[in-house]
Amino acid sequence: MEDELYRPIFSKLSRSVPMTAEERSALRALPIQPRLFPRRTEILRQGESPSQSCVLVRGHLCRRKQLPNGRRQILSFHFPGDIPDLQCLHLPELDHSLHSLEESLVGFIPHKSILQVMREFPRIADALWRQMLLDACIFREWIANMGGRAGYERIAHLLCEQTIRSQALGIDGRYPLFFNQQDLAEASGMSPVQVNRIIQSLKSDGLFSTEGQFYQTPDWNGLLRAAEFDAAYLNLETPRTPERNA
Amino acid sequence: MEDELYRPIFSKLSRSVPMTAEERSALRALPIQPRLFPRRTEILRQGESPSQSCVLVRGHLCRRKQLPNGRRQILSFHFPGDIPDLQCLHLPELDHSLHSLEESLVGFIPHKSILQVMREFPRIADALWRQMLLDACIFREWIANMGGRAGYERIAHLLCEQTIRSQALGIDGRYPLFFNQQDLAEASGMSPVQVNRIIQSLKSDGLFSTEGQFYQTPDWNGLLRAAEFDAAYLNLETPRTPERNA
DNA sequence: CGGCATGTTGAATCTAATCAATCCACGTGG
DNA sequence: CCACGTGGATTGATTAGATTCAACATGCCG
Repeated sequence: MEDELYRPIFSKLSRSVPMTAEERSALRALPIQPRLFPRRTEILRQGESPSQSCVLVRGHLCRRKQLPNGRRQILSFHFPGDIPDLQCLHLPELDHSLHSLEESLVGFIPHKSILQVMREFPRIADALWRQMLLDACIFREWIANMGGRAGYERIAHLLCEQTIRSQALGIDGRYPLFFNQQDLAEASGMSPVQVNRIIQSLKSDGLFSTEGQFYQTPDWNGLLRAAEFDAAYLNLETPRTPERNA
Repeated sequence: MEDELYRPIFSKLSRSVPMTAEERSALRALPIQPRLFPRRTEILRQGESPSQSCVLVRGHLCRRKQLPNGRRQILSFHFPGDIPDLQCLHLPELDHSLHSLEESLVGFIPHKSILQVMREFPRIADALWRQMLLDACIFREWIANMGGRAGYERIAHLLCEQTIRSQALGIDGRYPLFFNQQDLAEASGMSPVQVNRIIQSLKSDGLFSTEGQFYQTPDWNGLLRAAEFDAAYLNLETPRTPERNA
């Protein structure tokens, strides 16, 4: 129903700034045009100048950059409630593309409507600003991850991040395996072969396991330790209860 | 004199959004407290929660992250007019530190004043928002650079970026060598030894040369080619077009 | 059943990290 | 004026980690 369209963005925004009834209804008045994308589909193309922003309702997306040398780099993964292209609200053209990783439901909102709501409700503007900052925090952490950690730790770190972000959505124990090893390779800047070997080590070290379209973290604290993971950069004030565990 | 304090930020902001006289005087009314830092000094510490933002007036800065494994990662370089910690305006604590690379003059502005001006002058808010987005563009390009390019190209790319940003300030021909090889290593995620060898190759390939505290690019197009550099992500020349009225 | 996407493996190769010296330019103080 | 200290750049030798290529396995789905 229509509720499904607004719930993810509501809960994401109000996680950073509690909202009044008035603000909620202003958000709900935003015209959102839903569109369903099959898995592994291009949603926005590098170089485009969209006049709408989009919010992810269901599924998982990634942002990706195409390099002239033929390599592709994944810049971020996205979960329901994310607004991946707040990034281009004031920029002339998109410096990256947006793809679905699974079948995903995406809602489009005209820039004009967003700007209008921001003008009228400064707290909503603040909340959106804050979302952008959180995005940038993750970018910075990725830079540090790629520049400062060796393969094993780097992959572990990626897995920690995705796991925590799933947890923030209330998922626990079994997490959706929305990425494959090729994706991890493109996200970490390593070859698929190397990623495969690292994943195997992680599994045999008891830090990671898969089962169908889900993965688990049999030793969550061990994984955190291996990754040197400090969740502070995600700024999720919903601090996770550390051990759901088996 | 006071002019020096405001000129860099003026010219930076008005490069993205032309300003009315009223907006200019609103900016000039911002209380800026100047402070001079010697070279290689910590300006903001990772974990702090400053209540002021700062604008770089003269010199060069870098943002840096300290990893638990002891390595340090440089996240960005900064030029006069930059506002490095717009990033933390709405965030509880700083995820990185800020350092001077040379002797630098930095102006501090209370968050409160900035927020107030933004509320009162939406176009200034837009201009600041846009600065943040540009920052994020550079982060993304760095991720792609580190993940998708080998050493030689990666260093060439870093050099291209810094050169273009110097050019945007009107410098031409001889550029300030505000970074050393250790800095390039920390920025590129490589060892100082490797950076040294790459710099030597670049020099012997006629793409880069140094002379005292300056460097030159004897074959600028060659350097661009070696780096696969596409300046689009810096969004320098393109003024804004889109629909920002309502 | 066949086709396709994904994951797995081995071997050869190469890039970059590491360690440990050394060198050089420059500024300082005796 | 020279000795010295320092920060930065340079070098060679060795090793670890990652890439590449090519092949093969597996599971899913029409």
